[in-house]
Amino acid sequence: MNITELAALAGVSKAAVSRYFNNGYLSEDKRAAIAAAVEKTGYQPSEQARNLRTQKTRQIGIVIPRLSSESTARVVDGISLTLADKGYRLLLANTANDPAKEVEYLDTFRHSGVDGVLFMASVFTPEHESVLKNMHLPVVIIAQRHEGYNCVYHDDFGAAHAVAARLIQRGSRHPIYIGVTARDYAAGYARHEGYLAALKEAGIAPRAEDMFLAQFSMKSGYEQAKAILQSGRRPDGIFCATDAIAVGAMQACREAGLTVGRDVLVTGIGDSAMGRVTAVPLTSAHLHYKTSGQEAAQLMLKLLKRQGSGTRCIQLGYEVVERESTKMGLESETV
Amino acid sequence: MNITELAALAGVSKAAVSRYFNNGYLSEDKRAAIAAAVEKTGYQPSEQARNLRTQKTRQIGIVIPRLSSESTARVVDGISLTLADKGYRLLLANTANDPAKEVEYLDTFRHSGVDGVLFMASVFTPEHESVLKNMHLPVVIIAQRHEGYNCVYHDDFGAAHAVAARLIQRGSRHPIYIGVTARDYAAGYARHEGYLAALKEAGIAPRAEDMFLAQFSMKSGYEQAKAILQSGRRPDGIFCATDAIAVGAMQACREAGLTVGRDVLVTGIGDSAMGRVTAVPLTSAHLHYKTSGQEAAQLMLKLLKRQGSGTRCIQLGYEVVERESTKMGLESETV
DNA sequence: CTGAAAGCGCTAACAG
DNA sequence: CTGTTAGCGCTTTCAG
Repeated sequence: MNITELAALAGVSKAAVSRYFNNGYLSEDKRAAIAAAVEKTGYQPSEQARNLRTQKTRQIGIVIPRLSSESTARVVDGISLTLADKGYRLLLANTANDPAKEVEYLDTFRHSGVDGVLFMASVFTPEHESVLKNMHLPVVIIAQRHEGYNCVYHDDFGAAHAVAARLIQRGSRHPIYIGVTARDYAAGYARHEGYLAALKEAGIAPRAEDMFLAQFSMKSGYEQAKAILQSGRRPDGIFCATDAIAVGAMQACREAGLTVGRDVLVTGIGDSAMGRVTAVPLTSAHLHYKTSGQEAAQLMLKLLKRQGSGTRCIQLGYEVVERESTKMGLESETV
Repeated sequence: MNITELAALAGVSKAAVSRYFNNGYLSEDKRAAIAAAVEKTGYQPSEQARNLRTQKTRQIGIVIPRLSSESTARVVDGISLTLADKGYRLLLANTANDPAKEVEYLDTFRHSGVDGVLFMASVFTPEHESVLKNMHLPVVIIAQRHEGYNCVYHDDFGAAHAVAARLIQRGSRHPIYIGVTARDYAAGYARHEGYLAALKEAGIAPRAEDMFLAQFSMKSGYEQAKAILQSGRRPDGIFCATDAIAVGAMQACREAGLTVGRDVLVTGIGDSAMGRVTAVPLTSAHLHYKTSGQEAAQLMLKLLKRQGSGTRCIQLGYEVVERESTKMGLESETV
C-alpha cells in the first residue's frame, strides 16, 4: 500500500494524503475520507521515501565507549527517554573502548542519514578533531568539555576536589591516587587536578610515587591496589577516580587484611549502585548521569530546530555522598 | 555531491558508479576512473536513496525494557558488537518497563525501515501477540521462549532449581521466595517452578505464606525483605528471583541484625557484578547475557540471509556460583 | 561490459 | 483549499 493507492481509495490526490499526514491545509471532508481509508488499510507513509524527500530521518546517532557501565547506561537511558518523547529514534554505535572506532562511527554517521550526533567522548585525537570539524551536522559532546562545541558535562574537578578534601578531613594524611589516563580530560586530568588541589589546600605535598594508573574497571582497580599493598606500602587513604576502581581497591584492601574505613579510607567518584552495597559502603560524589543524557538530548532538539545561536556548554554539579569507607573511627561524630 | 555529478566527473554513467559501489561488472579502466573521482571528492552514496530503492536499511531495531540494568546492558552489548561487525546498525527503543510501549515500538518498527527486530521480552499480552503476528519482518525474541518464534533464552528453570537446591543443601529448611510477576514467564514463572521443584525433591512442602512478589529492583527486594522481617518472621533462607532483589534483601537482613550466610542464607540469579562485592558475596547462577545477545544477533543475520527454514529456539545454560551468602557455618567444609 | 531509462514513495512548489 | 508536477539519489532491468 502506497500513497497513490491510498489516494485513489480515498478519492483524493496524493498531495491531499501527504497533507493529511503533515498537517497541511485540508477540508474536513477530505480529511475524513482519508482517515477512513487509512483506518481501513492500516496505511502508513514510508519512512524511507520520506527520508529521501525531506533529507531528514528523525534519527539521532549516539557514539558511546561501552554499554556495560552504569554511568554510560544511565546517560543513554536519559537520552532515549527524552528523544522518544519527541519522536526521534536512537541509533547506537558502541565502540568497545576503541578510540579509532569512535572516529569511524562518527564518520559513518556523517553520511548516513542521522539528523544529529551525540558523542560520549573520552579522548580527543587529531583524527577526532578532523572528523568533528567536518561533520556538518549538529553535534553534542557528552562528558567532556570541548572548546567550540556544544557540550554537556560534569564538574569533575569540583567533585574530585570535594571528595579528596573529605578524605583528608577524615584523617588521611597521604592519600594515594588511582586514576585513569589524563588523555581523558574529564575523568583523568580534571579529577587528578581536583585531587591535587585538595592536597595543596591541606598543605600536603603531592608525591610522584603516590600516583597510579588504572583502566575503567573494578578488576583494574583491584590489581593496582593489590600491587601497591603487596609492595608493602600501607597507605592511610586511597582516592580513586571512579567507583569501579574504588570497589576493586576496597576488595584488595580487604584481602590484605585491612579494614576499609578504619585502617584505610577509600573514595570513588560517580556514586554507582555498586558502591552502595559493598562490604564497606563507598564514599563518592554523585554525578547526574541520567540528567546529562536528558540535557544533551534537549540541547540536540534545540539545535535541530535551529534555536539558539553559537555553542552552548552545560556543566552539571555534584554532591558528595559520604559513607563508611571514610569514617575512620569517627562513627560517633559523623552519624 | 551525488551520483550524477560523480559520474560526470569520472566520465562514466551513473550505472557504472552504482556498480562500483555494489560490486557489479566493471572494467578496470572505469573502476580506476571512478576510484579517482571518489578519492578526490570524498563522495559517498546516499544511504537514504539507497534505502528507498532497495527497500533495505541495514538497520535492526531492538526493543528493551530498560538500559540501566546490568543484564540488559550486557545483552545489548553483545548484540551491538555482533551487528556492527556485519555492517548493521542498531536502532534502540527503550520502553522504560512499560508493556504498552513495547507494543507501540514493535508497531513503529514494523513500518519504519528496519530490516528486522530483536525483542527483549518480559510479558506477552494479546496485543503483543497481535503485533508480533503482523510484523512481516524477521523477529528474534530474547530472554523468553515463545512458541512459533525465533528465540534465544536462558534455562531459567534449571538455574533456579540448582540454586534453590544448593540453598536447601546448605541448611535452609524453609527458604522463602521473593520473585517477580509470573506474567514474566522466564524470570517469574520458570524460576518459581525451579524453586518449587527443588523444594519438592527435598520433601519440603511449599507454603503460600512463603511466597512474595517484588519488582525488578534492589529497592523492591529491600522493601519486601524488610516487611517480612518486621513482621517478626525469621526465615532460614531467602531465594530471590534476581540478584538485584537478593542484594536488597541482604541489606534488609543486615539492618535487622542478621548475618547473611550464618543466620539466614540468601541466593539470587544472574551473577551480577553487584552480587560479587556485597558485604556478604551472593550465591547466584551465572546466565550468559552477553552471549545471548550475540546469539540473537547471529540468528537475526541468518534470517536476513533467508538461511535456515522454520523457527529456531536457542536455550543457553547456566552455572551455579556459590559464595558466602549460603555458607552457614560451613566455612571449613566449603573452602 | 556499459548506458539509458524507469521508477522506489513521498513532499513541496506552483498554479488554480 | 486542491491537484499537478517535478524531483530527492539511487539501483536495476533492458538493450546493445
